Amino acid sequence: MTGATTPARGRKRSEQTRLAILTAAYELTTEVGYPDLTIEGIAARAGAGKQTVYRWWPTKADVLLEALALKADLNVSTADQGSFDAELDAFLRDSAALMAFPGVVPVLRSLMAEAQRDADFRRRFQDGFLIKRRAALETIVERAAARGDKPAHLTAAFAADLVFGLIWYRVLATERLLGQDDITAIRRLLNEHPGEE
Amino acid sequence: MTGATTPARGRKRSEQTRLAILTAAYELTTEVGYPDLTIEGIAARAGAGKQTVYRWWPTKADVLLEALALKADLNVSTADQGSFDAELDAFLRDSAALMAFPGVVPVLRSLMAEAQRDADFRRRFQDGFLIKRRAALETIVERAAARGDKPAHLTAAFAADLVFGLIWYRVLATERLLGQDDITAIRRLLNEHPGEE
DNA sequence: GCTCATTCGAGACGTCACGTCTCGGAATAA
DNA sequence: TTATTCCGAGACGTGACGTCTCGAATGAGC
Repeated sequence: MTGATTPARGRKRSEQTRLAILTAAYELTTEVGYPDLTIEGIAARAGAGKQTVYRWWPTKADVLLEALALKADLNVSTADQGSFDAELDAFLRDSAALMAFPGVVPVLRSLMAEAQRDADFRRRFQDGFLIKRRAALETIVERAAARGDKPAHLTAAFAADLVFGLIWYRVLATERLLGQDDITAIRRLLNEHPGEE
Repeated sequence: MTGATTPARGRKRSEQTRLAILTAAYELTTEVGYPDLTIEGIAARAGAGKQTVYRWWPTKADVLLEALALKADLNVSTADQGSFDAELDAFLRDSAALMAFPGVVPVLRSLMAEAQRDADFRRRFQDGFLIKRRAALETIVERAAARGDKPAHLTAAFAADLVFGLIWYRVLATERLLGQDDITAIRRLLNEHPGEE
């Protein structure tokens, strides 16, 4: 229950090697694709030993999950902007911007795919990525509810399922990414009867 | 360009073996999980040779895709029921019923995961499954549009993205499947301002 | 400065499924 | 009958897996 579990003896973990491994994994994924990404390949490219990778990450997907946080800006805007619509718009723009980062879409696809195969990684992916994004959007919806600025019958959980569902379905099952017209359509749908234009 | 490409000589393909392979693949997936599903294992369980499997299916995912069509009812209702809401309701109920088939959810997850890793299979999965479901829902929306029974600004493509996005996101990223309350919420959202109750 | 725990790069090791290939036999149309 | 195709069975080389071992480097406690 104490914060300091280990007195910390011996040689310390090399931050330089850690970054080299994460960078190697991210770059290799874009070059050869996730299926041909191997722990051995990551270690070789990073100039590290296999055991060094296995010591800190259980699977190649975990390496990539951490690399994603390093290579792309995962922050999402949740600042109070006065209206539900404005905050929703900012959230959707942030999400679209994330997808525009080079290499992010293939990595996200690979991580979601791996989460279907490995139940343990699934939980880590949930905790380390999915629920953080969900929390941001749910914050926005709940603030709108407190403000009286939200459609009736729209729960935060359902709104999150809808928005993330659309984003992920586009990534996983189509070639079309989130565009300005999609953002417009979502805002129109989720706001109380928009009254046309 | 002709329909009959081959004069058909020699021994004919064994339908019995085909069914044994599909059944073995489906059952093995529920027993050991997709990652531990192997072509060798499928052939062994089916009492077939490896080459027999490789001759007819390029990957284990293709075997499973065909097995799904054999083991579950993939039909969706698109019959004209007079109103958009009634047809949407029927569609959603059919979709929920499909997920309730034993073993279907794990198989769907595996297929979508494989589609992220293998671009060729991705296309076959699109053509053999995804676009058929999309077409059914788009038919419903377009009929509603012709009927004047559809919310303005709601295109068939966007409606399909929303509905399938929700369904797939639930399957892939959460543990919650589509329930009656979800069906109600979608109907309320997609119909022209429901006017509360 | 000495000790000892820990991480480091490097690579050997047995295991397992991959996808290809070969074999002899069975089925079927010409 | 003959040519062709599919069948079950399994051998084969390949490559990544995850574990293990090694000697060197590092760094905190004494």
